[in-house]
Amino acid sequence: MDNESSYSGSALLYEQLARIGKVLTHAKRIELLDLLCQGERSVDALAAATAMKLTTTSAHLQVMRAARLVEIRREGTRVYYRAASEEVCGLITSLGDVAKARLAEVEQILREIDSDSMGTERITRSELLVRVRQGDVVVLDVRPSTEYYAGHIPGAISIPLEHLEAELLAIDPAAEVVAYCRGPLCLLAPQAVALLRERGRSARCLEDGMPEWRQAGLPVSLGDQR
Amino acid sequence: MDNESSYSGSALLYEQLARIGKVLTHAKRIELLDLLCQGERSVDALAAATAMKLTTTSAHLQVMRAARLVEIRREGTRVYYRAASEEVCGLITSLGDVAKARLAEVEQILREIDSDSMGTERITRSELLVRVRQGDVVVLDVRPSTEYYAGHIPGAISIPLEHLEAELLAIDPAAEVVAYCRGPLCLLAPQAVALLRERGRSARCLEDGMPEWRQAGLPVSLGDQR
DNA sequence: TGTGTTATCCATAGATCTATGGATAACGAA
DNA sequence: TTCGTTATCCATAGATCTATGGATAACACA
Repeated sequence: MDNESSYSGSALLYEQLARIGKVLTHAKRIELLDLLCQGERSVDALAAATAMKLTTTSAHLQVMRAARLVEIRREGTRVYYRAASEEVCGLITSLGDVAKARLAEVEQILREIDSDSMGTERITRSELLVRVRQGDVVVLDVRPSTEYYAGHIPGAISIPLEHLEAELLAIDPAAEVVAYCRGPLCLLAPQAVALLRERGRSARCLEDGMPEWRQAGLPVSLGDQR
Repeated sequence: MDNESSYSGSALLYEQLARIGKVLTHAKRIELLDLLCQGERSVDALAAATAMKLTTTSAHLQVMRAARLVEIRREGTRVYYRAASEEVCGLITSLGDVAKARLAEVEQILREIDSDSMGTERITRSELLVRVRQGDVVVLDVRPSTEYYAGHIPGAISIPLEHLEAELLAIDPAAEVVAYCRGPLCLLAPQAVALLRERGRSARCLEDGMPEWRQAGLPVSLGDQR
């Protein structure tokens, strides 16, 4: 059949791709990567965040490191892991895209929890930029504050979802709120929007989340500077 | 540690993503997917192209179908497989991007075979569009002809790499040749360019290949129509 | 109703992962 | 030096994949 053989040397190439694919075999590893796309974390913190034993977490991280998907930084007795590149986060995004397009179950799962914030479109990144310039929106980062510090949308305020109810008064009741979180598979922002609407606020989710914002080449603020 | 628990329901989500990841565990499966992103093929043809036994190939295809990454079309006693969506091809592309960014070995492998066509940048898709309008380039599809029929760049001529030497005279010696193939990991176009240059022709590769062209939303011609 | 094609189904030996407890290593602080 | 901390290393039982031969199913065509 035509020429397939001259494609030969590529067996090696596909082998390399598979090496990366093997990392994505395991739900917890994907979760770790997703988390690491939000900023660096210690092994300890990752274990807590994913509800795994320390040794197991460490083992998974070793695998990811061997495949060069993550890198580390040592600080005293601590080791901080981070995603090795933008492309890695892009890969997770792609994976999510396929899942959303192909697995009815995903749609289903997302819809179930997302139902309260449904009925309104998410706001696009470019529209948000315009609205921010006009100054008539409050941009709300509802991720854990460590993730906010590791990088957030310029001008956004940080109120982790769990504190949102208590700090509701800090948000101008007249302004529309645009909430964002980790990405299209993360439910923090939709939950925040649901809560806000219950309290009579006008609120919407941003399309996608922080990694996608970064990948779009838009500006990112660090630390507690707005 | 801050709020991680409210992220709960997502365990299910990551499970779904992992389901897709499991397909990418195996070099041959990635090769199959890559092939299917060029157009549909029968089990038989896929087995031949990837040098696997029919039963093994079929088994792999079942796995990919279960994960909804590929779909089938029956025709008599034949079954034709195809990629289930654009996103699937995008996922393979992402995987390649990560590999290129992170695995030195990949760079190495690519460089080894690519060396002859190095030293010249690849031409971008937008530049090619301009040049085609000007009419001073020959666009050359060097993939197997079945893949050309399944979709090619408008105006491109089809000369599978293996026939290139014999049909060299069919190409205007005055024009610059832009060759393309399956994508950045495919070596057909670089090899074609190397051959052309050896014969004193002016030739370059297109950036990426057919799937990326399609993903960029550019027009695609079918069958033998130019 | 036979026969040849093209695929899938099935069972299974072998090869590969995964989670985990316990030991070890590298530090920082007393 | 001696403890706590934070991680990695190691060995291993259990759980999961993978490749393949042989049987079976669905068709096309005499």
